[in-house]
Amino acid sequence: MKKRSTINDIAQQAGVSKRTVSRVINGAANVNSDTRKKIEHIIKQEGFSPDKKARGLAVRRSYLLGIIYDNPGTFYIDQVQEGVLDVITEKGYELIVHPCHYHQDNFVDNCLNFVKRSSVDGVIVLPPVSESSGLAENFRQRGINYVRMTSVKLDDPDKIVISDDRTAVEELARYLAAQNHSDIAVISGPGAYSSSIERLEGFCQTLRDLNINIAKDWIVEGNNTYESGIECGRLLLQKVPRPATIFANNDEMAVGVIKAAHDLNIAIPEALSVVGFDDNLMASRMIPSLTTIRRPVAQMASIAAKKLIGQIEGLPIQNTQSESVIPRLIIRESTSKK
Amino acid sequence: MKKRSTINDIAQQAGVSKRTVSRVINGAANVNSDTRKKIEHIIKQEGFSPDKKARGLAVRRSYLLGIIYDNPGTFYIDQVQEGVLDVITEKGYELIVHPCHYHQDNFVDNCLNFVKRSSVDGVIVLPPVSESSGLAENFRQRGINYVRMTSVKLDDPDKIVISDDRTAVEELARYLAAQNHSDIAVISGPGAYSSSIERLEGFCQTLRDLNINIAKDWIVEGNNTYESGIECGRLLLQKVPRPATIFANNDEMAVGVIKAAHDLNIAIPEALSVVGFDDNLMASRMIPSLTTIRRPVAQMASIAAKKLIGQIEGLPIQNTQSESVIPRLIIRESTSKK
DNA sequence: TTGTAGGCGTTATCAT
DNA sequence: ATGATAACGCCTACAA
Repeated sequence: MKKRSTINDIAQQAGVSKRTVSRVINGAANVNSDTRKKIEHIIKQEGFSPDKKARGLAVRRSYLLGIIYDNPGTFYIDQVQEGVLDVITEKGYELIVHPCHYHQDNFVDNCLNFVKRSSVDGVIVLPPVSESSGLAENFRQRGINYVRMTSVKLDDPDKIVISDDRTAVEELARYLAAQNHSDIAVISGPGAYSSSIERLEGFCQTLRDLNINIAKDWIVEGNNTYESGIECGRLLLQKVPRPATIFANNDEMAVGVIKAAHDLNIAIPEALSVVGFDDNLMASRMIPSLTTIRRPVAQMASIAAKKLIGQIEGLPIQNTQSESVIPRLIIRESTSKK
Repeated sequence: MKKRSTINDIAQQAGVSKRTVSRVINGAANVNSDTRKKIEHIIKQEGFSPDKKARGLAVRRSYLLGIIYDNPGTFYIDQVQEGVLDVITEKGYELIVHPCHYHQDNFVDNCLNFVKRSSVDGVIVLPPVSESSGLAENFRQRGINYVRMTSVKLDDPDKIVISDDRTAVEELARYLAAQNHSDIAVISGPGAYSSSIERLEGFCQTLRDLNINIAKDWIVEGNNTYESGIECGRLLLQKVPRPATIFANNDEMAVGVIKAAHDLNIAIPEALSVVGFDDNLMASRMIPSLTTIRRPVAQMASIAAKKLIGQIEGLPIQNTQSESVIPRLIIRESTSKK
């Protein structure tokens, strides 16, 4: 492996001190434009780029960012990665992944340990891990930079990226009402998640406003897994009378509902409409394909990355990005139409 | 953020030189066992761990590993990550991800650039990117450590982890024959991929040996996407006579075939059996659920990680791990039984 | 068994 | 506008 050239090589070739080269690299103002050009030329010619370890050592930074997420539940992790990488690569950062298990009791320590070990400059926390106020509190106390992706404003504006799930489900509720859906049931997510609450309340409230009421026992709580979707679906569909429409808190469960309906010989969408949330990779490929709501995950990730770098580099907090992102309703075959 | 303690702090507290602390950290032999214990105690007490940047700077290593993969097609990326992390974390390495676009013409440069930028100590290359001999050749020339995950032995044993797809599809062929399947068609993957070739040839050859022949025009080539599966499926199913069983090169396409059959009102598995490859997240959730072949991806990833670290640290090449891994047939509802 | 001195590639301090 | 010189935290000759 041909030895990489260093700042010293560049300095020598340019006949200047390395301090001057450093100035050029970092875009300092006080450099003669001729020497600057000369140095820039040599840098390009040599294909030189500053060593991150050395630079990091000097400025006490690693130029590494982490994403923390719970592995099994995560369908959209590569979209997130892409969104983050888009932003950070050009700023000289690299991305380290940390899958973890949200429901293990040592999970906070596990994450803290990760941050220490890897010496990342900051982390982006994805849902549902982002719901953990314990983790966030620990980060805050230790002065660890972080940004959370969630559904409600449960932290400082510069530490959070919000998808406005409530507005999204309101749109869904209005759509269903307009299509004459009435016997509607809901499979909610874990009650501890704010996203579950947002989606459930936003949905029910809007329907109420439209004079459609949901019976208490037509609202059941699942845990966002496929299996749980099957179980809750079966439960709802065996009631007499039974719902004609089921809104599940995520696609995983919605697919479970489809399975349950199939087992009970209930035709979709003729006898039952099903709606999910996420637009994961299965949604469009199921038969029937799934009506659902898509969060612009990559976009959220990009925003999160920008905010995080802002924190790290101590930039003035820009409120430009602070509006929340609104998920979009995607109508497919699993819902009947007027 | 409380200042992290350094090797100097430890040395001072222990009343020794930092050279001695360094010896303890790196497990050198020549240290008085009393001083060692003392130092180890202080290290633990302080929660000290050596700074990777500084160490890396001294040893010319970053303690970062990369995985290179093609984003859209990758369903199993988190399994890979888990397998890799299991191995590397305890050895002090961290994982950086690099999604790329295999079919962009600058992709080799893109990857080389990634390696340079991030200064990873080595990379693991996932299929189908791992098929690129151009990329591997470039790595080799530049002395960049790498390990490829593929289906055939197309590189040095220490640079490759093989899943024996051929053996797996042989098992499939024998199973289908035993279940009296006969009118069998194949949707192969891109002809340029060795995995496609292995699966196609292994499958057809075994069937031939069992006196089941596949007509030339019942073998079509897809590109491993869902859309391509629909297209090829439709093509095959509109032939007269039409196949009663279709083996697709991956689950994505198999799901496409199911869609095509559904559109043509062909019942699965009564009138058509479908088999995929991968056991991706959809396979078990489709209706009907998909008979398929599962590569032990996490296990392969672990092996790859071990080999990579072996290269980096110049360990003697261990042949213990060199046997290939055999994917397993998983029988579900999409295939009819005797 | 232990310590001293110097270097890894970069940025920061303080002169000039 | 530029340059010596000293960090940054660790490791490795070489000595003692």
